[in-house]
Amino acid sequence: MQLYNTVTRKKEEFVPRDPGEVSIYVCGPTTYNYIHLGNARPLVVFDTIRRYFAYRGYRVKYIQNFTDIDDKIINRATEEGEDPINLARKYIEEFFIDSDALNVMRADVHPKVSEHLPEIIEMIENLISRGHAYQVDGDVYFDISSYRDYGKLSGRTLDDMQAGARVDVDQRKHHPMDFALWKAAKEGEPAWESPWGAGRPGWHIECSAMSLKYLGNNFDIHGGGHDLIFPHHENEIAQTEAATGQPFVRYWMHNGFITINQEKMSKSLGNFFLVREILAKFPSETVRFFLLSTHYRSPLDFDDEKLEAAGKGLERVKNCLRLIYESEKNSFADGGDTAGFLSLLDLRRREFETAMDDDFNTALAIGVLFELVGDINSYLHKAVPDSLVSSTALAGAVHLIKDINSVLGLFSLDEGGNILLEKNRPGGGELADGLLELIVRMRQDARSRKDWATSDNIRDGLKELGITLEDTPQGPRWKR
RNA sequence: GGCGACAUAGCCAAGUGGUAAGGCAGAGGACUGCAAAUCCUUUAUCCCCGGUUCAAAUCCGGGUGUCGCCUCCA
Repeated sequence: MQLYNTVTRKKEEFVPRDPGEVSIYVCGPTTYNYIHLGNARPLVVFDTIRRYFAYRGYRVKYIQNFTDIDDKIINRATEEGEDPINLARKYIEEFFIDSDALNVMRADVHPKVSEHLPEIIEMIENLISRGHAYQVDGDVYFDISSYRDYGKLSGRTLDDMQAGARVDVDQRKHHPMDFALWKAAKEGEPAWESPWGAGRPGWHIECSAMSLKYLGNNFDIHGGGHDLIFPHHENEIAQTEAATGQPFVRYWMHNGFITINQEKMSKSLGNFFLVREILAKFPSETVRFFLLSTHYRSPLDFDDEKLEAAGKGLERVKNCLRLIYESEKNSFADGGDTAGFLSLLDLRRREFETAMDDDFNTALAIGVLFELVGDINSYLHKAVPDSLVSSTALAGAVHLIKDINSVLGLFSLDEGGNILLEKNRPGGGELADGLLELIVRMRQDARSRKDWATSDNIRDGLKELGITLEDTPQGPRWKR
């Protein structure tokens, strides 16, 4: 497997720290609001990466943190007159509602900053004792000049950064780019006791402390959004390698940004979309499909038309599955060109793996999925009328689609492990289904009388209720 | 000002040296009572200029444009 490493700016062969195992840490959200589309991309992207490692037979250890102590949370809590930790807890619950909807698997551990103060404080003490950090009043800063490789991730030098400094420099710092490891508490803020007085951790130290705790030194993959490269991940590297004297992470991966109507998503532009707002308008599998239809490192522009187009594309995949399920009833142990079809399935599987092996090229992988759909459809197109559908062929097709789905995570499965096609669609239930069957039968009567007015009327009426009726040589079929 | 990314058909999007995957939309045909679904066929020389090469969307130089980071941000 090849993956693009932000540090080297090249694709590299993936070699895990421990054979057969992958350790992944992905920066999670600051929980002061419902998650937005920009949060959803890394969620879905790294979930897919994790799933592919599992598909490849790796044991995966996946950690995603919550930043539940932060200025933004404190500000928000102050506005709402609520306790910051409670506010954060609430949005952590909301986070899971959205991420579950997007079919994102839970991490093995979701560590919170508020529950890792001892680890954080210990790490800061370690940095101070090694001469990499210094205390000023109640604050502790990392001494950037003490770490020679500073800038290796983002590809900048200290000189570059000083030249471009746009922030007022705190005169107490040794170097303008020194960053806070510990912040002295201000009046009314949540605070924890520390050797430097009451305060709270700086933003970057949490990820270092928590990733080391759960994954150890030199773990495999650290991921996050492109914007975290600098300063967040740069600082993580500096403080961690300064503290441990060992390499921190083997591969750094960063997903590209989402834009809305070609503009950066931002509150001031009023184009800030929450995941649940989008899920109110589009099925979650469409959203996930859309997020994976572009390579994870490329920018991705969002608008309603693009999501609608994605939804129509996905419908093609679902139709194919419907055709398979429908044909299973009339399949035979063998028939037609089963061998030829099975070798085609093998080819598609190899293509899928090749695509994913190449830096998780989900866009290409989805292309392969569509090729597969075309293969299956055209097989059925020929085999169904001649009653030559092979159950072996169908089983192989379903197996492959399920395997691909286990990686892309587009469709949920029911209790029996079958792909759910009607998820999120209202109007199920025994009574409704029974009525529908009745109506369809009555329409068939009308059709046999060539009463086209009645039959078309029924079809149009059902369409308005969100039920599509299709007449086939094998009889009518309906779908929600 | 510093650092970096990208520019492929109407739209979305793969493709890093050998004459452009796939999806949406469109066109023609098959099937259908009509549709739908499905099948078959069809729609691009890859921002511009110059260079390297037998050969470039793919490498190099220049230009234009778009975007991101440098401050909280996925």
